[in-house]
Amino acid sequence: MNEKTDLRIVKTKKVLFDTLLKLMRQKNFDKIKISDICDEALINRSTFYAHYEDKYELLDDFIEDLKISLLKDLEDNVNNVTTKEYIMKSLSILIDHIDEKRDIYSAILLNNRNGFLVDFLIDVIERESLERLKNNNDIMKSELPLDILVKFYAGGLINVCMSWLTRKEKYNKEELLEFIDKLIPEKI
Amino acid sequence: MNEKTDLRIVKTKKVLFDTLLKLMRQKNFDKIKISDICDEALINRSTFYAHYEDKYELLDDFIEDLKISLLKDLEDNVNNVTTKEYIMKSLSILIDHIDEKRDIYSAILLNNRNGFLVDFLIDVIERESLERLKNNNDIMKSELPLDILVKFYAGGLINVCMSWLTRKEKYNKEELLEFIDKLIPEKI
DNA sequence: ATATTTATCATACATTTTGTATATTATTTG
DNA sequence: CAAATAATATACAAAATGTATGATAAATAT
Repeated sequence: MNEKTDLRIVKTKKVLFDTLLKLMRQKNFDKIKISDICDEALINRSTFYAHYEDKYELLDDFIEDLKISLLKDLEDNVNNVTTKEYIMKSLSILIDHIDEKRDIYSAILLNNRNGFLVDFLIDVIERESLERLKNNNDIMKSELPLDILVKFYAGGLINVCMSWLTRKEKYNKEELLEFIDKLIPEKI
Repeated sequence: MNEKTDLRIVKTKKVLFDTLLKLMRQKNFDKIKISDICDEALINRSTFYAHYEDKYELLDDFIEDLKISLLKDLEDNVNNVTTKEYIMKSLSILIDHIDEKRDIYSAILLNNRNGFLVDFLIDVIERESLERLKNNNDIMKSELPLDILVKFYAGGLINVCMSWLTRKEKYNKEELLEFIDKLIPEKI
C-alpha cells in the first residue's frame, strides 16, 4: 500500500483547490459554477467530473485538506501540561495557522464554512483534556456538564479568532493571545 | 405608507416559507431546487420568480422573518437591570424562541445558516449593555477590549444553545439556563 | 355589487448548467 | 520503451433556470 497517486491527479487537484479559493474570494460559493472553476483552472470539465461529483465534494475535499494541515501543525503540541496551558498552546498554533493561511480562512469565513473549526477545537479539547477536566475539582463541583463547558469555550474562542481574522490590523497576534489568556480561567 | 400588501402575496410567501422549511428538514439547502419548492408548494414557477430572483433571496427573506420575530420576543425585555441579568433574560427569551420554533432552527442549523444568531446576540448586547460594560471597573481594568469580550460570549453562548437544540433530551430548559448562569460571571 | 387592479396560472421557449459517453492525445509509471 | 491511465476534445442528453405573454382568478377600491 501507500501507492503514490499519479502526478497528474495531484496537479489537477491542486489547480482545482487554488481556483476554488480564488473564486471564493471573489464571490459566494453558492454562485460559483463548476464551469467557472474549470474555465478558470484551464482544465476540461470532464476532468472535474472524473474527480468529483459536484462542487460540494470539491469544497469538502478542500476543507479536509485544511483540517489535515491544521492537525499536522498541532500534532507535536506535547500535552504534559495543564489544561489551560494546553488550550493556550493549541490556540497559539491555530492562530499561527490561520494567520499563515489568512487568505484561505478569510474566504472560508466569507462563505460561512467555518463551522468545522468549532467542531475541530471541541475534538482537540476532548481528546487531550477531557480526563484532566474530569478530575478537576473546581469544575466538577460547579456542576457544569463538561460538554456544555467545552462547547462554550470552543464556540467563544473560535468566534474571537475568526473575528480577529477580519480585523487583523486592530490587534497583533501577541495581543490576541493575551486577551484569550484572560478569557480562559486559570483553574480550568 | 403602511399600504396593506395584497393577501395573495402574503399567502404565496407563507406557503413558500413553509415549503422551504419542509424541504430544509429533508435535505441540504444546496440540493433544493426552485422547481422542488414550487412543485411542493403547488405554486407556479413564474410566481416564484415574481417574488424572488433565486432561492437564496427566499432564504434571506425567511431568515429576516425569523430575526423580526425574535426581535419582537425580545422587545419588551426591559433593560433597567444589571448586564448579567439582562443577558440572562435575553437568552431565556432566545431559548424559548428557538424552543418554540425548534423545527425551524434545527433546519437552519442543519443547513449551516445559523451564523446570523451570533451577530444578532452581539447586536443585542452591544445595543443594550455597551455603556454599562464601559463603566464596569472590573472589566476595564482587565484590559480586555469590549469587542473581544462580547464576541467571546456571543459565540460561546450561541454555540451552547445551538448544541442544546440537537440534544434537547439531555437537559431541560431550566437546566440549560442554570448552566448558562454559571458561565456568565456575576461581575460582568 | 361591480369595476378595476393585479397576482397567479398555464404555457411556451430560450439559455444555462449539469452530467455522461467516447474516441484521441498526452503524461506518468514501471 | 511499453503499458497504463489521466486529461482532452467533442458531442449530446437531461436538468434547471430564466423570461415572456395572454388568460384566469382573486383581492381591492369605488
